[in-house]
Amino acid sequence: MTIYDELVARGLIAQVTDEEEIKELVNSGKAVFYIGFDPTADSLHVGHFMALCLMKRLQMAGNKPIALIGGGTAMVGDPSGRTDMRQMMTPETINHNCECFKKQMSRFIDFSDGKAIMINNADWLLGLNYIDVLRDVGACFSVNRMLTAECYKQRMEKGLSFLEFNYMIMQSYDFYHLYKTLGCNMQFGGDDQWSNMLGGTELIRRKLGKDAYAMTITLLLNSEGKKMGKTQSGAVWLDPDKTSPYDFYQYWRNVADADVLKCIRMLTFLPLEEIDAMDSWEGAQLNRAKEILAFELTKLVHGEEEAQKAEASAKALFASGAEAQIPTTELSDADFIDGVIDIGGILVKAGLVPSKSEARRAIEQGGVSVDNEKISDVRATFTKADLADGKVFRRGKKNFRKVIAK
RNA sequence: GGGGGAUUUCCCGAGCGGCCAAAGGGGGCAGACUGUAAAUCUGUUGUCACUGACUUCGGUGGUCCGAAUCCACCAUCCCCCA
Repeated sequence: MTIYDELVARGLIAQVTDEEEIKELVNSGKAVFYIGFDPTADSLHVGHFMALCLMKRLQMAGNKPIALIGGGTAMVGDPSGRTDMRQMMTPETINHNCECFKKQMSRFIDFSDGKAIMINNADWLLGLNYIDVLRDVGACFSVNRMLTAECYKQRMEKGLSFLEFNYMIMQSYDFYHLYKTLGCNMQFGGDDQWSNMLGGTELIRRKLGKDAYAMTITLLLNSEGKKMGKTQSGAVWLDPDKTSPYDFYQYWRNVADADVLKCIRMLTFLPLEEIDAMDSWEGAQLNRAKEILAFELTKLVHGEEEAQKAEASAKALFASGAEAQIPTTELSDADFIDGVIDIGGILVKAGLVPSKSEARRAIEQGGVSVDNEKISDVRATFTKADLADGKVFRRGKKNFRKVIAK
């Protein structure tokens, strides 16, 4: 099976400019492609992960990837898919984020011996002269056309600043620049980037009279049409300090039935035949598929060892409640008042609830247990001796924390 | 530059000068049912020293016994005209 067919089979391709040409380039390993990542946070998240996987797949097929870090474009801010303006980031923050991105990316993509290139568009964008740009590329863009672009639609109601309006031009300029300097003939990106990417191919055609191609990756949506990789508390990060391997594992372990196979197909490197075999699974068997998904992804992101730990913890906790590797909170003497600490205080300390009021509610509703014994007394207290060996506190079904007194 | 409108708790959105910690919906959380799923039903959803107290309704002052509700100024956003 060719690499292109595999991408199609995995459901990764959303839109392409010229299917035949792209198929040919990619399958023969002649593509020099780039994917841009704007450093809007200090860690990559699941959305980026998909792009990195695609990069890896294509690299394995002999193509040459360019990872573009958007240190320059981040100064402008992409309005795509947003209903309000992004908060402007300071150059310091952007720089810091760029460094974080670099570190994380190197773990997924092989940059040795020029097998892949990492580059920052700040290198050429920041030095541009306004008038020169206007004359050079500004003349190639039609405002009338730009305004009809999908990425600005949502903003036509709420308002779109001129700063953000220029984002498409910056991104187009990147493609143009990479085409000229590195022979980059293809751009990949999230499906929300489609119009920005077309801007680039168009610019190259107008300025150089050459064809360049663009392809977008299907956005990973759950069955409710929401972007996956988001929780109410924010994104699912790849940085273990921001999203622990255990939480990362749990996120995938808990996806809805309807989404499991799609996730496995799109995100893992398991052979397609194996995945196809799972297609007929249903009911409780799907639970097995979720374990596979969670394990595989945790392995890819955090390494096999962490994946095994996370899986072992999850199994122990959910199956029997036996001792397992779970996050631990240590209490110091200062946490005890008159030698005791109340249940609410512990739950807050352990991060299981955000406030004592919420702790109270959780207890009143029968959602809290200690070492698998339900707590019903809101005023229950514990002495230092009680916690000397540690106890497992649990809120709801899925939140555990071991608390131990030092 | 001129005129009009808006700003409420996580989000949307009601809100009479006292009965407002503030309707309703969404979302979240917990419980039942399950398969660590979905759907459904129930409860809950500012904080704390919790039958009470305290802090919230863009900001700052003011009127009043009493203000999310009235007044003044400031800030931000939207719309119309130029």
